[in-house]
Amino acid sequence: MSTETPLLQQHFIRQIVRDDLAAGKHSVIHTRFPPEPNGYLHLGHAKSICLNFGLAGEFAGTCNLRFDDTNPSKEDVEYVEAIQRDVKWLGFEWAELRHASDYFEVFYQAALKLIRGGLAYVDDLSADEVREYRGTLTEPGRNSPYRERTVEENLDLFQRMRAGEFADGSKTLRAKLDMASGNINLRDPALYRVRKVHHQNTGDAWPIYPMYDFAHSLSDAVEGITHSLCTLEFEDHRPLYDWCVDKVDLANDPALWQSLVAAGLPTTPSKPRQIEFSRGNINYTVMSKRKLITLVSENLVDGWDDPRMPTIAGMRRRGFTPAGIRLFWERIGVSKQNSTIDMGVLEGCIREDLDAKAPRRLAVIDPLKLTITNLPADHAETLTFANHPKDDTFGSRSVPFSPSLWIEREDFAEVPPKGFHRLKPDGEVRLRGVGIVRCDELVKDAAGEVVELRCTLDLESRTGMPGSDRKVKGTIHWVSARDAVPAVVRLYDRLFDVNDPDDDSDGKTYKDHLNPGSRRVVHGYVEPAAAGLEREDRVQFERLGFFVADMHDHTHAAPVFNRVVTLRDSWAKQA
RNA sequence: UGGGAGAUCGUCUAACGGUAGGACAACGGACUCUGACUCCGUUUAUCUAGGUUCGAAUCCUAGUCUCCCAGCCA
Repeated sequence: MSTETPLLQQHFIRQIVRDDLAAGKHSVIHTRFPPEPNGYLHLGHAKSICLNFGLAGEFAGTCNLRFDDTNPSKEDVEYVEAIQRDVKWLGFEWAELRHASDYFEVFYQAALKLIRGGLAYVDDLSADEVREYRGTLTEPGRNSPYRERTVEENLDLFQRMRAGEFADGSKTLRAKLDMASGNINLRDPALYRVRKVHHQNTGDAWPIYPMYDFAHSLSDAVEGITHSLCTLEFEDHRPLYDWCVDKVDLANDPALWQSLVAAGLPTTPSKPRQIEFSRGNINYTVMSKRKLITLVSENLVDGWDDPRMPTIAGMRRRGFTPAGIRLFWERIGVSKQNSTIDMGVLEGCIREDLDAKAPRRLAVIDPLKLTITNLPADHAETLTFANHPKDDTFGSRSVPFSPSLWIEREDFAEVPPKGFHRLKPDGEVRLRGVGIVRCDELVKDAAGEVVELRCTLDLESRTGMPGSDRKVKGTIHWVSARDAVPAVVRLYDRLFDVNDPDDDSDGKTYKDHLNPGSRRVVHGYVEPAAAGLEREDRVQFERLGFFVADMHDHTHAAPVFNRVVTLRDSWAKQA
């Protein structure tokens, strides 16, 4: 199956890695996945996870999981736990689990080195003043009046920042670059800020915290990362990334990371190369952390793992498979072009994986009674069904059969449309694994609605009999009313009713475009073998779609299923 | 009007001066005790205008459009 060995896209990052290895630039590659623990992981993160861990695995390198926890005011342990769970679930193992905060002492020493080299200075400007001095996109900035402080003064001030002598926001450490640069990131970017906040990993040990550019680049170098993969918006930061790595030069200055050696952390600093790729946007959903958090906190969805959410946790509860998600990102590829991927591609990958891996079961989600009149009412039989139509290793199961059945309401039409292959008055259809029935009689209620079909079963056409090869146009599924187990079935659809919920140019926001029909809960019946499934087991309910036993709510006595995705339906399409 | 990046079938993506290819979707057909799966076939693309060249998606020139950057966020 292509699910096992997806066709590998020869994308540009894979080529760079291959070339670097071939040229002997590296003997092994090291990558990392560096999430900030301030939210749950989503499908977009999965792209980065698949890329970083995937490349490392493919080329026999290693990949670290690193929490980019340099801003304690936004981060939370709930997230660090969820992130680890999600990465593992996706099928990846990190070589080492690190935190940027593990390197705080290294960063501090590195900052002192920059100060000594006249490459950084302590600035007293307020945030507002810094903004003013920075200039605009089209006008250069101006030098801070504190820019020419002496090395001694800067050293003293920065050490006192570290000692906690100054209030939040009163001072920053800035790189001394070029206030006139066309690249605004190079207009003396902040390296450290004062923030007397408790940190989830380091407690109250630090009153100052490093900024992203400084911490991220040095973290990569400390960990010996060879290829630092990130998204397009960091392209402008690359000169700063390289500046930090080069000026600090960890590889030639072991004293800077002595603290790590002492702590027993293996350290071989590298000169990492940052490579940017485009994010993968998906239509009919939102992927920004802010919007996802809002959906959760305002109870617009049922938590982070709501099956409609594009979070890893949500997709897991929905019943999506790790292999399907990995296949999806491999199929999409990696480039630098902005793009929006059709949700249908993801669904197709999930179907492809599940078609091969999900055993089949019978279930009816919109029940209509069908009675077989030419069998005794107390007739009871046990039929044997294959669990998979083309893979014998799935084995078989027993399915109870009786003359009193539930069939799908949409498999009967009193006035059939053209091309209808299912049951109609005086028409014939095959009951899956049973034989051919003819609809003799309709029973209607007072409102005129059909409530029961009375049919005769052609005994010659029973499955296994020579007459079973008689051709009828349609085959429908059923469950024995006497034996079936009532089940709650949740039918999910896209969370938003517009292609691009992020587009608010019409004055409406994503919240105005929530799809009211995105979750329907129905009560149906499943065969006993489906009720007996374990939580998170996935099956195909024949002719309906793929379903998963809900990881929280499902029990054998009261089964609860989530619809993962429907089957492709070329009939529904034309109808 | 500063700096950075990107424009190729409907969508995603390949090409590295030499036949614009693949995947997905769509459409048509075969098969079918799942209108699924599978199989076969078909349609559709180089942002524009010039130039270099025997030959240009690729190189050059000039435009056009899109995205990112003015956090003490990442």
